[in-house]
Amino acid sequence: MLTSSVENYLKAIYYLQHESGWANTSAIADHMTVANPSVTMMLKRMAAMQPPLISYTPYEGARLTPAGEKQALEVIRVHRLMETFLVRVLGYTWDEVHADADRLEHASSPLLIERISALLGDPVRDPHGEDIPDRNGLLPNRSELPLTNLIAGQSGRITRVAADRPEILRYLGEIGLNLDVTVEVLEKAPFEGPLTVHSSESGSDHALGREITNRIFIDAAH
Amino acid sequence: MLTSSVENYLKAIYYLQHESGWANTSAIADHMTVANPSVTMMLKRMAAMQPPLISYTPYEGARLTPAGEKQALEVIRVHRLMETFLVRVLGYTWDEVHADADRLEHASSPLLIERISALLGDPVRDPHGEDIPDRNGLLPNRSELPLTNLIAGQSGRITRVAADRPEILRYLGEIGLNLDVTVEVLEKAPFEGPLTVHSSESGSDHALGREITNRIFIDAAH
DNA sequence: AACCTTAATTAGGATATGCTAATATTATAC
DNA sequence: GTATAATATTAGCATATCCTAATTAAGGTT
Ligand SMILES: [Mn+2]
Ligand SMILES: [Mn+2]
Ligand SMILES: [Mn+2]
Ligand SMILES: [Mn+2]
Repeated sequence: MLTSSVENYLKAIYYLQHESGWANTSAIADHMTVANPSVTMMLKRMAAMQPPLISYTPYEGARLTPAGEKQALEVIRVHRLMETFLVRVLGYTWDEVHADADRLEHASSPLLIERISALLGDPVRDPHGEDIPDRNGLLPNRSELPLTNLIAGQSGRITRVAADRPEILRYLGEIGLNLDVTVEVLEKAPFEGPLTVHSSESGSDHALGREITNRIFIDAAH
Repeated sequence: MLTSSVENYLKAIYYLQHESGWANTSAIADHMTVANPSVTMMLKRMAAMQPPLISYTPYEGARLTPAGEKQALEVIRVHRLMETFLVRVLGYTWDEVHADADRLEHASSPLLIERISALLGDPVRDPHGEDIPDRNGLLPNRSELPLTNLIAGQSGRITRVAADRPEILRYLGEIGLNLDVTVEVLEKAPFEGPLTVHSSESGSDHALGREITNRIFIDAAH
């Protein structure tokens, strides 16, 4: 069985790889709040495991092997199931779930995972709209685009919020930008300026910087 | 925060201390399936912590300090809440809960604990009839006696089953010896022989060795 | 009192994971 | 194309936890 630490590295590498195709040392170190040499060491170990979880090229970075990707998706599945459980069964808000899910994801047996999934009706999205890999690690394809890409006058349904900082999630919730809410872009300031959006849920308008609108995703099937 | 390992030692020491007043090195080693020198090392560390979790006398053993007992009761509280959750919410049987609870007990935040407890209605007993310490680590007093102590003709309600091996729990469940079931002692063989008992639940009779009847507890308020 | 048995500790190592400081490599900038 | 900045690796160390083998202490026996 993999240690918690290895599982956390797998997740970090998975995310980085899906952003930019590669996971380099400093990006992993950043993501995990760990020093660079710790990452180098761990990458070597993970590449030396039987079977290897990553392929590692010094000075370039790491990529998941099929075995590594399978394990990563399993951890991500458990993480997202746990988040969903915490919100739906224990009444957490979407900004409260991350730290607890990050520990629970390493403490689950196959039985626990199955039972949690069944209890929730085999959910396909977590509280942030992230896809939950199925038992076999499969993810659905979906079409969405960042809120930033809408032009003034366009509207759409929020399908996912990729903001990692809890404060941002709490703020968005407070102003009525939750999953499945329809938003309309009223104004889009030039020079990478803020977007003014209207929430159908709260009925109020808010100006949001692109740091945030880049992380709010809208159903592309307009 | 304490490591999982330290939390497991705390539990082991708590149980041994409540059986015999002391927790000596080999007993702890046995209980934890760990070698003796590992225990000696850990006891030294736990006694050196700030505040100390145990008092440790070389060649004699360990005892929990008040701080250590508080922490131990907290871990036990979480363990038993998790067991209760696994049975009541996820449909585990009482013989399936232990290993999972043993991992989950180390992965819980104060919020998680409160929410789980609230979801279950602040339960006071776990699926084996063990008392769940309350938020402040307080345990109720209760009066019970081992099934072994009943004489032929006497009957009583099962309040607790302290069998640790899952196979025993599964067996007892199968023959209808569950919590709150009323049992009658039909026969008690001499020379530490078996007890023949009748279960009101299954309506059937069974001969049980004293290894087992010593671990089944009966409400003493006959 | 010397002896033996059992239990516990000490010695010496191993593994997993992290850190800082020093060094090497790669990429960028003139 | 060399100098510089940025990244990454190596070296050297630390902590937590476990192990086996060797030694020591405690307690009971003759
Ligand atoms: Mn994690
Ligand atoms: Mn999520
Ligand atoms: Mn445990
Ligand atoms: Mn129990």
